[in-house]
Amino acid sequence: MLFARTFRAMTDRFHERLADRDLEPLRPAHGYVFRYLAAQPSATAVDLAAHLGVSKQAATKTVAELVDWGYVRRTPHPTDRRAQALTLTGKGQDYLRFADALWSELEDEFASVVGAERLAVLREALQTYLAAADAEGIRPVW
Amino acid sequence: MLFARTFRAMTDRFHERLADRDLEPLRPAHGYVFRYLAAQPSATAVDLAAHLGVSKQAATKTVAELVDWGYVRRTPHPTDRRAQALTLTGKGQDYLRFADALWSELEDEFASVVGAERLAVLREALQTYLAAADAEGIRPVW
DNA sequence: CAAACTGGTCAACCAAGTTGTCTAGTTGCA
DNA sequence: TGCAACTAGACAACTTGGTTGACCAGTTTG
Repeated sequence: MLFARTFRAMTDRFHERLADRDLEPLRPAHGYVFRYLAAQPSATAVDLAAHLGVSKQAATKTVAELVDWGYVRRTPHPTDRRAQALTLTGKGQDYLRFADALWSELEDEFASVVGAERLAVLREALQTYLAAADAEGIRPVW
Repeated sequence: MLFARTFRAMTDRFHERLADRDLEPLRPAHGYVFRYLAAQPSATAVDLAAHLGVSKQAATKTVAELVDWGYVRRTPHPTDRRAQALTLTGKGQDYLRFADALWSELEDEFASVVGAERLAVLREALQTYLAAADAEGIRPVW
């Protein structure tokens, strides 16, 4: 399985470099949380759970961790007094920017090994496949 | 992350189709066990653990499951009386053949969506990248 | 305005891994 | 050749990242 090995090789490198620079033990799954919270203002723990495809309890646990580490802040929800709106702190936003930079670094390295044209073909092929797969009603990823 | 999503989409489909036909709850990790045992006659649990990159206890546990389900057989090791040689039963071999057929089915579908030429380029690009990554001493996958 | 529903928390549990300890068999070397 | 060091595998206790179930307080709806 070439995809598996490539994916694995890239994420391994990503976390390797992350570990060089970073402090808290951020795990792969956290990336999706960050991205979601950045995109969805005043998201709740339940929203996040639905997005990640896990139980609300699991999502809450992850959020608690990120709050402890200072990446996420809980604020009163604007319209629902039961709920808490989750937002990234400055530290959280910094991390996200850093992660994005790291990914594009890895992508550049990929391009320099296989060539920019091949990368373009590859990107297009994967997008085509995913579009087709989604259209067939295969469940979405994350 | 296109790789991640593609990888996920394909393995999801794989296990979906597997579930249609299959009986025991074979999980993704089991595939690697089967392939290794088929390739390495009289492998031991410790060998398997090293191959998978997990502790020997974890490997032993997985093997016990596969033995219970009738995919793997434990026989006395030819040269070491402490050890047990692990081999696939007929059922195990059947499963491996079936899984291979399923993968090439998925690959054919991939090719029919993105085109055979693009698939060829893609395959080559990934292999190039992985070769480069390995050469740099990044740890091997599984 | 009461019934049904929903966000969040607490608690018990589970699956898949970990480390540590032990026994029995194997190997290397003085 | 015999003993010390090593190793395959079993057993047990623990960790991690998830699960389901019960519950309370606040929200929505007929």
